[in-house]
Amino acid sequence: MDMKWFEDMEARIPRGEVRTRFAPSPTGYMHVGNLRTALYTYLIARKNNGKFILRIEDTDQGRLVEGATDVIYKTLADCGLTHDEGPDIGGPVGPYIQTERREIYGKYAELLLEKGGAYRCFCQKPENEEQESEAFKKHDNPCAHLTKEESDARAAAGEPFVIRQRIPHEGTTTFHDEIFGVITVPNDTLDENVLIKSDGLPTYNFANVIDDHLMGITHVVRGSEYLASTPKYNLLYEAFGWEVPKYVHCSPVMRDHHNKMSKRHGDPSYEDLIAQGYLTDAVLNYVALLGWSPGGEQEIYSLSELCEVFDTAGISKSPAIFDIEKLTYFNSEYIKALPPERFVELSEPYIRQNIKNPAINISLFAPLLQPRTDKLTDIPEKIDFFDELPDYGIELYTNKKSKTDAAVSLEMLNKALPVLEAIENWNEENIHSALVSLAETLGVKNAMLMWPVRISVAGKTVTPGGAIEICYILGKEETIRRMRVGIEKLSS
RNA sequence: GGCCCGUUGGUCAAGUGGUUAAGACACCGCCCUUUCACGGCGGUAACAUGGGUUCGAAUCCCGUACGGGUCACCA
Repeated sequence: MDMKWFEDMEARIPRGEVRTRFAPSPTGYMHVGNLRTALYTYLIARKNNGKFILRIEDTDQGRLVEGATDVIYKTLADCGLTHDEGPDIGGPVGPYIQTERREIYGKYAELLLEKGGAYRCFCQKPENEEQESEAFKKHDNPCAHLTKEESDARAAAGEPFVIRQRIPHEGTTTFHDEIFGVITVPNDTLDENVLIKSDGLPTYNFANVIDDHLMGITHVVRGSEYLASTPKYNLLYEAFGWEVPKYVHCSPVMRDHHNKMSKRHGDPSYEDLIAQGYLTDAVLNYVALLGWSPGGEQEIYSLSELCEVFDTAGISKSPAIFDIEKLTYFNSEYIKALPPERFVELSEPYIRQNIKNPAINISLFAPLLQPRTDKLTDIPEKIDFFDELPDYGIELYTNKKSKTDAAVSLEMLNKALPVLEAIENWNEENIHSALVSLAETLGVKNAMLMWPVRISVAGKTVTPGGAIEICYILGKEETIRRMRVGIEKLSS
């Protein structure tokens, strides 16, 4: 065995800095739980002036998805979770793609065989799962008792095998998790899992330990589904004589009390949320607070603020249910806080969906829309009446608060029409003063006049902006035309 | 089923032996108002359960119930 090679590998490991890693398997889909794990992993690194590393775990050849790594790169980049080392940018401990590390795992598996922490298993994979007995997986595997000579000979003869972890028969294994604290499990409940598959590639169980060690990872952040197998990883670290990293196991993000968020159930991924009109920053902020709390009353945090205040101590042990309503709230807050120019940029494509009339100046919509937009996709439906007056019923003219009904509305429209027609310079100020002074002259509340005008020009009860803004955007000619339509409806 | 873990309002959560048990979303009401929103004010609503320990438990211990995870040549 070439011990120099192992020494060289060890020598590459960066020391004395916090190093975390996000290690997704490329499934082509960044679900919300994944994003949160990536965020926490990133935050731990940044908080400690450490390194954030991206590693692709693609050892399952049966589940390769075309273009899947691109989704990962794009999502991390969009979110500002920039990595310091990774497949695309390299680094001191590459390669960062597991299938490119095949020889490394092979050599360490040999080393582990040597140290007695693993053994070759020549048993054939059973046809159906039922056949694999409990005892077989645990401590009564006949291959575990093969002599070194026999094992070597069969392997040399070309007999197919897997390498399994050897677990002590007695005692317990204890590890510490930053979130869950001290966890102790009896060794006899641990399975002797496959470390190297018959195709020569490692399983997660082996690869994660080797890579985390060789990449100098100090904080292992992952989903709590790995909690149960962590004792086995600890045993592996021990067998190699390596230092165990800090563990941060995060509970899942749930869709309801019983199910995790999942693509299968139609739960939105990060990309889906963006397509639904949510802003990246809002999603990130919401997700950060899903299962973690900084402790105070502040809820709005930028990514850089999160880097400052993040602390694993605030991560919750129990699963958190994803609440789209609260995300929507965060989103509306982020939209309201956007610089107006930025909102114009973001909203324009959505405005264009429903405004085809070239006479209408699109930039006028933004200030009306910004304070009342929860998500960008709400925009088209809010302004659908500008291009074409909807066919509406006269019951819309009846409004209790404005004290209007069909008769009052007809009167108001008849009075307002000549006043508006008389306006030379069609702008908000002139429309406003014309209508307000008319109301004064008539001795009625503004609302009694404004309601019918707005209904007649919009054809719906809920509109972004009031009568004045809408009249202005529509232009004088169209405003007058629509009011006449209203008068006609009310007269018949 | 074995092993591990969890349980504060509908949801996210603060809380680490002494609090009138925060806050946010949602919901309801009022105010503002040119509709809807925004904003402001107020309200409904919680420590799963039974035993301990203690002068005193949401906080500590044990049981019960309920829930989650895991038990692959998947990660």
